[in-house]
Amino acid sequence: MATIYDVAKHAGVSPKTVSRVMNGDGPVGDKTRAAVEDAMRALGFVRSNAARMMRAQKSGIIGLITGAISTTGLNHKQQGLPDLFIVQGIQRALETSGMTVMIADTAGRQDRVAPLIDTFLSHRVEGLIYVAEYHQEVSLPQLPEDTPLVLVNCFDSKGTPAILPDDKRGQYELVRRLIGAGHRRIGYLALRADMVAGQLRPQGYREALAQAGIPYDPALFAHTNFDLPEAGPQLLWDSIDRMLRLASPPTVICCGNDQMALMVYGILRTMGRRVPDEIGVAGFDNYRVIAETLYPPLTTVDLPYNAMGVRAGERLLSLIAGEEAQTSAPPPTQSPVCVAGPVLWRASVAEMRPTNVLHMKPNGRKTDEV
Amino acid sequence: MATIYDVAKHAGVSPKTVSRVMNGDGPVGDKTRAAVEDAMRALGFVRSNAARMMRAQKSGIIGLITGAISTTGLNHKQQGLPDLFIVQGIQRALETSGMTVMIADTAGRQDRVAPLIDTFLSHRVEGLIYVAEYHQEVSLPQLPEDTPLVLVNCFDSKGTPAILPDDKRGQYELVRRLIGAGHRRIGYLALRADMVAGQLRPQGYREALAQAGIPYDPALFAHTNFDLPEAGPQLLWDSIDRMLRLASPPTVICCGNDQMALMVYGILRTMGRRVPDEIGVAGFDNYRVIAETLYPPLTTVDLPYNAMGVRAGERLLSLIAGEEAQTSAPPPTQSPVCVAGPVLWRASVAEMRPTNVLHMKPNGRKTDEV
DNA sequence: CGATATCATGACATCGGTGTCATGAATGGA
DNA sequence: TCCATTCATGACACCGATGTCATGATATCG
Repeated sequence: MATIYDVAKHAGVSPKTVSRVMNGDGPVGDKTRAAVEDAMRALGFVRSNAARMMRAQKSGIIGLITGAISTTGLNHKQQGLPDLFIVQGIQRALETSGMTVMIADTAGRQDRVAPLIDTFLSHRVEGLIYVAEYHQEVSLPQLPEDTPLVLVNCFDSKGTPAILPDDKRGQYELVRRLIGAGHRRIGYLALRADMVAGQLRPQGYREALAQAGIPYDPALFAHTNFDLPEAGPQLLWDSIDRMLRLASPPTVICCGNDQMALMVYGILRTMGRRVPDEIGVAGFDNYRVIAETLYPPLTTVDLPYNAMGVRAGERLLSLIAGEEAQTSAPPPTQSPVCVAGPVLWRASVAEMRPTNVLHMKPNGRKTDEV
Repeated sequence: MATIYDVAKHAGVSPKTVSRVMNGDGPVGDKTRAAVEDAMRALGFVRSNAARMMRAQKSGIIGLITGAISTTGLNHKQQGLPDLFIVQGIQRALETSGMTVMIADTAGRQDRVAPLIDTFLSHRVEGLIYVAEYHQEVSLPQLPEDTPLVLVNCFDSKGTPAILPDDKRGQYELVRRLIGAGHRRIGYLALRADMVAGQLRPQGYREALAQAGIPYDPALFAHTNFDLPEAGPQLLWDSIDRMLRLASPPTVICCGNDQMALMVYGILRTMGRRVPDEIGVAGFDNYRVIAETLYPPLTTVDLPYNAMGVRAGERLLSLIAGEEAQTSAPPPTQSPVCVAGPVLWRASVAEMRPTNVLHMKPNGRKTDEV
């Protein structure tokens, strides 16, 4: 591949002049500039970043780590969904900055993380982003002080900057809408209790009930590990069956996520219940391939992965900029950023009355969208 | 960050000796080695790849491009699913080679491709992989001769090495299984005709019918653009309705992909048909979040994205190796590699008779799995 | 018209590893 | 005991771009 020296010779100038043409610093005569540009085109010259970064001591590269580094040793089934959208969001935020992204996947193995970080450091990445598959706590090895790190969809105990989904608020808003649609008996099938989303989303559910003065009924709530290979559907069937046989059964069932809602559709119909006429179903995540394709389309809450990615990219850029400026104190550990998404009211929940049953505060807050 | 000179000074040796310790070339005395290793640890030394690659004229980086570069100008709904698995596969194939992956997404904009490739070239990537979202034809700008390119999930008209899913064979195998299970009236709801998978999969369907001596009935076949926002479900409903009202309706419906099968489940049940007792449903892709979660679980064909990624990585590595060796002729344009996946028989299709109705050749070929 | 500012350009050193070659010490066989 | 290896190590140049400083040529101003 052609070098700046080749270009210089071809154009009959010094390498430094070629450099000036490329970077637009220092003055260059018009004829000289034209000659250099011709030479670059003729030789198909592309500047070497290695040489450049060596001199400049800046790589223009940021490292992206994906994969499971769960603190709990549990091995969850790979869904492998959000990563992609988060990564797209990150790239979107980074593209104007001229940064290039290096990516590496741990393939679920904790022991890969350290060597992987070393590889990134050897490329002198200016920052690192770690993306988890689902909202969880993680623990990463110590990094050199001058390499900022941002966590996405996860957090650690050291107060590392993190971008998280606002599970509680999302569920709160959705349940509020259900109540607004006239529902009073609202079932909740939660994700596993050892998952962060299996805790926070139910909190949002209970807060919404409480705010509307609806008592929390334990019979309408169950953690259900629906994605076990065999037992999953059976457990879910059982949980639903219990609720439906109550004296006062639910008129709508909230699911811990869209995937669970998908299974619930099938189970309800196999039980002979029509959705949404006889019973409503709501999801969480706005996993679009499911939520938009389900028949009828699923009412759910958007989990704004893309926006989280953008936030993470922006955050990292500002950390890098701050570091560069040698600014004394970086903004004091701005606690985890929670990003909420809008409720998407589709067709899986019936409107029971013309609303206004409750005195709902006109809550006009714009939900976080990018 | 510490340099090799810092380490050398700290250990009281020359930089070259430090280099020898790192790379294990040339002999080094035991005491010297220990001193150097201590110094490296003490200083937290990580070698700079920039300097190294400059001298070696090898970057150890390969570039990965994702996103839509459709030759047709159509703008499809982003599913954003396969990419991730393909990318994981690629990384799996590459990790032992010491290559690092740079990634960039075109975000669906054709005009991003060229500058993006330049960025990669400026990092002196040793090879490029382009990953498409779904099986399609693409057209990429010319690359320098010494930078190999592998296409995944897509192909071009220039004979660039490509790794493709074997849509035809996959569908063929699935339909053969349906026939083996006693089905004779097999409906097929195809993807849009302008998609490659909307052509190849139906071909596999028809070949399987032909091989079993079952006549192809046009009334049992329809292209259906099911993912249009509003009209999609209606079109699909209509297509199904026509088939079910035939004098001899299908006993099983093959869907162009799992997502369509998901919608078909809902429509059939809304029509009051039970799956799989009254009618079977089969998918394609083994999009696991859907296929495993549907109730009952979906019988489908695995589209081995992960394996395709691995193949692509291996292929690229061999191309790079070949280039290095200055080998005269690279293996003569080994035509596109088609990777097939196994049929996954779950619970969405009824076995109608104890099989053996046909004289099926014992086709024991192992399907391609990694 | 002479002095100073500006312009256009080049020479040279530098970033951090590593290939090449040289050097002195230790080892071994004749 | 002497010469030929082998061992252990260092000096030096080089990869390609760019920051610094220097130089000669114009341009501008008093």
